[in-house]
Amino acid sequence: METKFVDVILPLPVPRPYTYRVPKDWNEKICEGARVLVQFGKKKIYTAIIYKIHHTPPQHYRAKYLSELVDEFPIVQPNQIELWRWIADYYMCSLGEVMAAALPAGLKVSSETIIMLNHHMEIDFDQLTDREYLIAEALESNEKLTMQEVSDILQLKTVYPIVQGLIAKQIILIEEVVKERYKPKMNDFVTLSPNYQSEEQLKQAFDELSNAPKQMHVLMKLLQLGKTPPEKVEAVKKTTLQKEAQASSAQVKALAEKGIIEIESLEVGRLPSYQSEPGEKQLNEEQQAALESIEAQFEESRKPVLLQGVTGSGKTELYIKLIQKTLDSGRQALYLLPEIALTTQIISRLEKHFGDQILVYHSKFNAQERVEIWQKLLKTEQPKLILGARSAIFLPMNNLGLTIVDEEHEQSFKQYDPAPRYNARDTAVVLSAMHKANMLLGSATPSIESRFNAHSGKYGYAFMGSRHGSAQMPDMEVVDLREQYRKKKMKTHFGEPLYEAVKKALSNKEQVILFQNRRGFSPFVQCNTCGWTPECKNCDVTLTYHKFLQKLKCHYCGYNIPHPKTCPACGSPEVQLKGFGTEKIESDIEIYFPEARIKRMDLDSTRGKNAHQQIINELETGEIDILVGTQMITKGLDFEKVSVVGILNADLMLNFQDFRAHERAFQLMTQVAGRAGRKDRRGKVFIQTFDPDHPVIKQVKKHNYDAMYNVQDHERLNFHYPPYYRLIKLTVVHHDKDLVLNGSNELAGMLRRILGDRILGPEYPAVARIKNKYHRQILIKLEKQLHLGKTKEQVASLITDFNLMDNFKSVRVIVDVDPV
DNA sequence: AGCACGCCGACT
DNA sequence: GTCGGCGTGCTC
Repeated sequence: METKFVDVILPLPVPRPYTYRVPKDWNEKICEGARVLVQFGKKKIYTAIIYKIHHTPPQHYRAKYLSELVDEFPIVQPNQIELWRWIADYYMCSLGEVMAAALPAGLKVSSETIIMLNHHMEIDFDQLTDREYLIAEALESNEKLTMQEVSDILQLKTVYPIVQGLIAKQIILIEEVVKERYKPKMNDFVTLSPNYQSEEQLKQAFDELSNAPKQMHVLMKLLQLGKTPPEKVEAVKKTTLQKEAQASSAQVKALAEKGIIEIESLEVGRLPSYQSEPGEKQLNEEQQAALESIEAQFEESRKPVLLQGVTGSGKTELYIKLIQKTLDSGRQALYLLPEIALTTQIISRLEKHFGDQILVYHSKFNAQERVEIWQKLLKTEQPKLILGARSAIFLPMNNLGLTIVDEEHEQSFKQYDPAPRYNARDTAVVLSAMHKANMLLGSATPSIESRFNAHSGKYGYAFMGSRHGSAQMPDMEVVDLREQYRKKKMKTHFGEPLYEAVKKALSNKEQVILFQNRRGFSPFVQCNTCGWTPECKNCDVTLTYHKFLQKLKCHYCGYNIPHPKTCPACGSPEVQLKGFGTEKIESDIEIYFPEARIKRMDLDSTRGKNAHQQIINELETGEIDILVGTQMITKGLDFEKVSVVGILNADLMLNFQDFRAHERAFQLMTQVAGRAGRKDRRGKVFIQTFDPDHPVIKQVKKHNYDAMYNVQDHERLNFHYPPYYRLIKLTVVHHDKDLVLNGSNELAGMLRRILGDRILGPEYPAVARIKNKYHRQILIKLEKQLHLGKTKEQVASLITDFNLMDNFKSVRVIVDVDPV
């Protein structure tokens, strides 16, 4: 029999698959897409995916043998590998990086080096050096230590020589252990033993138990809980039985020893189950028309369709109809949302319709739960609705019939760090095409790119312009902050109109949402005498003040110092808090509205597992009067009682030096405004700005998306930006400033030689130093007609050449295709 | 990514 | 002088 070889994908940033030799015994069992364990390097063991099986022995080296077969069937399907391949090519990264992102952690175990005491040796502590002694001592109390722990104990980076010394002295043993793999969750279940199934036998059992009333009670509970006695009693969870019968484990065990019942350990799922509540919602005329139009467009071509529906127009109900039809036709549906929009509000709405057909997948699930979702999808033929964030595109799908990307304009569909720097929305378009599935993109404020695609005919299009029921679009009022300041009407962050409206809303027992874009306006500290401001020692940013921690902290690296009492530069005691973030606003509001119950929603206040959800619940049940938040509040929140929304400072969003700044500002403000008012009550939105004549402010005020789009469309065309041009952003990174400067200049020069004035920069980004590493960016603008694949190959080989140059070997170049 | 090899500065 | 830091190359 011919020897088999396999090319495997390793979950590492290595450029290509590696070849291993298949032990003969496994020739029949091996299959593409299955996991294997392989030794890679001197000792490390990794989970790899079999990419190709072949018979070609490598020419220049001896292939290692595979170490272990993990699966005998593909755990990654051919269609998934095909998608991985596309992502690697398009986003210019390796298959290994895609694998690392795609597979849940529980499916890709790797080994770890641990050391332990050699118990066959008496330790002669006198023989040991200080460091060796420290390790030996640590091993007396801990059975095992990882290399990282050894490094921590010794406060030393290079620990390997010391460990080697201890091995030589035969004091310790070293072992490479594979970290624990996914374990199914097991529960004990109780059933009636086969010998006691008939009525007669049961009667006998009860007789036997006449002296053991508690056990008899347990048996009766079992029959009762197991529903259909005596012919067939279903298994009952042991802990449930004990609780119901108020019995101890020993009493149940006694019954088992008598042979009346049997206890067995069964695998149970960790995934939550969902209950459906049947009931059809009738679509209104506009929704019905949009639905029919979308379906007709699906029918006609395989093009993705963009659904633009204003906030409150009822996109979700339309999605539900489409999903239902997909499931009815026996196919799966994938519903992608930004992470923060995946609240129970949306989940429970879908749950009502689809019950346990839903599978939810997002970052709050732990490794074990994610493995279960993956495996469930691998096994199941049943139609399913998969609801998830960005990474749900990687789940195994057999029979995808419909993909919905909701809030398609959200930037968070793009992953920036680490690679693969993929956009889940765009990848979903490709995924759907591979599956010949229908594709719907939904948003109240579509991205310029998607709206452009709809205009140009690449995408289909449907529109819903009115809010649900009798609800009206919110009433928008622009508050001129210049005037408010001039007339001395400002109450910290509130101009008079907003202040009065909040007061009125509170007296009417209505809720208020206040929006403050944190970026660029976080609280910081400044000396009133000399102007000194504390900066991060690792990054080029000022430190921001955290009231809760009473500290100044860096948002990039976490570096923090206590709040200085005096200025270290001039000694002045007048070190003051400047600017305001959501935290500061929250405490300021308390002064004006002492009665109001105020909550804050931002990255800091939602760190815990359920913190975000809890705030939403409190808002829902009316336990919060005023919610202050960052962009987070724009998503997944629909509340009846919110009557006033305040955008505290709109200018912050408009002043970014980014070609998308105006698009984003429009989207953000429109989305926040959409939180105001529902049903019969018209909401009121206040936009506070120093620049009330700004075109974007006017567009938001008039709910005029088209005006915004037309202006942007012109600008993008004139200044060579997407959707007319494609962008690739290169970031040159190194801790030596000069090397970054010279390297980026050199690289830009090399690129110019082949791409001419399509190259922009290099330039320092807004934050030029992060974690002590300097950054410089080069932007490549490619016209649509240019062959993208070829150009990317050219760019990639140029970067390879660049990294081969003696000066620039250690300079890292990050490639970001379609940056956002 | 993780690890080994090898060069070079700051300590015994 | 050596120890330990860190840059560099390689892993089938």
